[in-house]
Amino acid sequence: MANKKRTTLKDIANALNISPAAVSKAMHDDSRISDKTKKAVKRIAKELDYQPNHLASALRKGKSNLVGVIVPRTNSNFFSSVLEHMEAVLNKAGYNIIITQSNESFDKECKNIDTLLFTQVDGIIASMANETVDLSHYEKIKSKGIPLILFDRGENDLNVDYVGINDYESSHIIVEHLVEKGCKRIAHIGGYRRTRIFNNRIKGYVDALKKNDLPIDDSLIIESSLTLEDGRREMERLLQLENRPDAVYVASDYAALGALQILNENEINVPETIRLIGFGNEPFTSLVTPSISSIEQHSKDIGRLAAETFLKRVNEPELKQSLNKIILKAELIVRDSSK
Amino acid sequence: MANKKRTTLKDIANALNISPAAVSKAMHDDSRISDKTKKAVKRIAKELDYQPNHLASALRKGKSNLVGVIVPRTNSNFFSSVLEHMEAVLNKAGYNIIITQSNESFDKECKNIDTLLFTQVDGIIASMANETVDLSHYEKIKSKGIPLILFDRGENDLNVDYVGINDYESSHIIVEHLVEKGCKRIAHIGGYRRTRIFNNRIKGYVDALKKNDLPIDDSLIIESSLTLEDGRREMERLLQLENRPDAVYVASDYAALGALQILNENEINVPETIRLIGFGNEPFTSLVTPSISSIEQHSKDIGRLAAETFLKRVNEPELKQSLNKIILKAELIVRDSSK
DNA sequence: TATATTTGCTTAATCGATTAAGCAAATATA
DNA sequence: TATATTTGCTTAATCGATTAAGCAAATATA
Repeated sequence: MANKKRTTLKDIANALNISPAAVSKAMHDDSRISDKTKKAVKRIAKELDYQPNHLASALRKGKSNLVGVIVPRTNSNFFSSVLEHMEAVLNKAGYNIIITQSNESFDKECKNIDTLLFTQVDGIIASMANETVDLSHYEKIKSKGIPLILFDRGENDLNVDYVGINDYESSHIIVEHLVEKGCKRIAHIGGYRRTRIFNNRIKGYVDALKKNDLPIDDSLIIESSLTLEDGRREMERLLQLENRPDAVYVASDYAALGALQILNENEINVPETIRLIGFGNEPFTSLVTPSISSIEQHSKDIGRLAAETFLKRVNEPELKQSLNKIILKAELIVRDSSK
Repeated sequence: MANKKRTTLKDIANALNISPAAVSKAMHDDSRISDKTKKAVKRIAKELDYQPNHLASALRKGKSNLVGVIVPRTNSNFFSSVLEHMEAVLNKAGYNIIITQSNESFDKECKNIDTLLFTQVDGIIASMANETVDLSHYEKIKSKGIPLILFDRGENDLNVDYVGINDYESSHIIVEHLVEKGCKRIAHIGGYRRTRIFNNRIKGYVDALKKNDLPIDDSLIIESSLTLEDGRREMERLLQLENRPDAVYVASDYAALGALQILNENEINVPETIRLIGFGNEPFTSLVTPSISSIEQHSKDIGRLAAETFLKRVNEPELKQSLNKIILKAELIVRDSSK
């Protein structure tokens, strides 16, 4: 039933009475092999359904042509889209990707890195888990001399390549938009400051308020894990304030959705009474009622650029020193929740 | 800067003045190696930060301990959850998974299979793309003697292991529920019949109508790709009928959401005027207004069972003949859209 | 005490593909 | 015609880890 025996270079060599070395060269169109032999080799290869043993060639060449990717989760549209475009670029360059999920867990992220190193990947492209603070496992990648590219959630103290959007500026865009609509008390349900991108969003929010001569009210600045549940809980807290906000900027669409549910359940008019803005431009933001304004993170570009940065690193190892940081401009998609 | 040279068994052997073979055995706790040597080897291994070269051992053992997984997309909650639980089971058994996306494209699916075979995976677990009709690329996997397990979207003519829910029965559950609520004209926005699961849903729908003495009206049975856009377009078509349906059963949550948008835009009361039921229990079904009733597909169990089926295949090759088909009972989650 | 068994290693081959080095025949150049 | 170069291969080593076969020393058994 099963065609147990796989065809090897040797089988082709035997069929043609030449050496395996000649077959290998013929398959790679070496100039020192005659056209006649090349044709014969390729014909027999097809006949015997030859498929090169990737393990053997990777072992010999010291290069697996595999790139490991670590994402917190695959089920967000952002990461899924990043992966899709990253893969397209890498496939074209002859690389395949191994996708792993950390599920936002630090332990899982460490295990994923071990797995990828064990699989002899040629590089790792990663976005960090929420939990991650200690970076020694990333140092390990660096110390092995394997290219490491971070995207979206990337701690820059590591001094490695990074691709992401400008979080600080995004907050400015959001605050400016809300101020324009007449908002005076803008709350921020953000992530934890220990994660750089969330810290940047908080700093951007604070600075933008100052720039617009609005007071900073600590009771309006909240740190959380930004799940849907967090959004619900923190929105409820905000509604219990004596002096309610007239706008809420939430640093994740999932949490923004939770906030919206609470606002709807309490029959508070959005955007008339409280305006709401999310972050990430997940598809559902345009599907709920009212639709949620959100920041588009240009996942396509991030995926493409991260892949291209990796390719640059492997193809031009001499530029190993200079750090390559690509910061994209984010875009606010205005929908009903802030109109 | 970069620690270029990796530690090999030979390095450890040289450090201890023993043979690499002894080192290999010591690392695997071979009973013929003394405890003293084992301890020494492990100490030096840690000291030199030894990491086994997976390519070399895989080549020698003829086993990569990698499992390839093909999913149509990762950004649906169903597939993401299947992957998570599949990975957990396989990791525990010493396997790592390589996730690839077909993006619902037949060409991409073929390429993914080539990639996975090229990477010398020990098995492939796949869910088919919508476009897939020709199955010769799957035959190729079988002919190589590599275990193939299909889940959710799996064509059974291939005679391989399969894990999925009972689609035929799901339609019965939905129709019974709607009939109970007093519906008499139930429309079905389904997938294409060429895909077995969608064909089964259509057959189940038709048979359930018959069972409840309801007439079969061809204008109420629609085939589509089941995207959100398809849902919008087909719902609009249904509204233009002289004799409108009083319920719509949509074979995907995304299309169901599109249908709901059209119903909301036309200010048609859901569930009072038209009841709506989706399929897949995506998180957003509980988030929209009104929340959408849907079928839970038990993604956790599907992921776990697919992984366990693979493990059975590699561990007990003698049962290669008998086909293992696991069909889970689906569950209807009733929400506002059909109450 | 003489033989059998066990222990603890070593030697050498292997998994396939690749590549540096080299060699004979064919062709080009002086 | 004699030498230099090119063409088209072969030979042998290599990438690391693993394993069958084997051997000497240590231990057990008769």
